[in-house]
Amino acid sequence: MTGLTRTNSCPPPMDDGGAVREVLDRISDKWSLLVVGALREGPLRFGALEKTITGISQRMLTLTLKHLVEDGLISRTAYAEVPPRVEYELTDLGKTLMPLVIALAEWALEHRDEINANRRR
Amino acid sequence: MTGLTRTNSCPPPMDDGGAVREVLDRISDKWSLLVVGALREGPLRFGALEKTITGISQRMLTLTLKHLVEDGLISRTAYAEVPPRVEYELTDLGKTLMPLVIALAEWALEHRDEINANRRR
DNA sequence: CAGCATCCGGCTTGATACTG
DNA sequence: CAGTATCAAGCCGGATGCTG
Repeated sequence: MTGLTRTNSCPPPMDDGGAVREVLDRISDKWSLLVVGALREGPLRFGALEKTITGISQRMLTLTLKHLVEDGLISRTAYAEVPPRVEYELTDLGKTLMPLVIALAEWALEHRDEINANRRR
Repeated sequence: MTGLTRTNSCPPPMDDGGAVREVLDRISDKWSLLVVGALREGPLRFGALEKTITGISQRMLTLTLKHLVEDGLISRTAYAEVPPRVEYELTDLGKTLMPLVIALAEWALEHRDEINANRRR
């Protein structure tokens, strides 16, 4: 916890048990990255997210959204209209994560055949 | 599940329920990325990994290692010695993932204060 | 040292019902 | 439409103990 075993060298990319873990735990759950990725092109409504992220339950979407809003990665805007409308959008902080999500997605696409082939054995 | 509810719009870089999900599910579990990151500087023994990745249980390390080997991200080499020695090492495929892990770690370090501040409210 | 077997608590999920 | 509340079920991960 006090963590950050001072690795003397120049800023090491990744110290095992410290700050990285702290944040990584938060974004590497099953849905967070998917939600962030879904918002890459702009704000989306609750229902739209539900349709975009195939397989997520209403409950998990609600919870994940809440966590991401708490972390400040996305913002929630409720419009006081007759059919209630709520939009979720990436914050500036959230946007800084986008390149990584994209990169991850591209990596996934690029190597999934290889991975699947490996798994098949 | 039948999934892929034809989103009328044009094919986005990251299709929600498809290949990305498939791979993302595999690497976005609690430990995989940590294990990959731990191997960034070269092969490590089981025990070394256990010490490096603070907090991981033996069971989860075993399982995670097994999965990563199956996926072909790391290789396992057992030396037939008196005290058994087993080393794990990134494969070429695994190495392609490293830059992303590094980037993720750097992002985490860079933004964790902000995230923690947000959460505090 | 490496890693498998077992028990168990918590999170994830799906379904359902209800509110603003 | 956009959630919240609740319950039952399943899977995952954690701790402990045992084996090759």
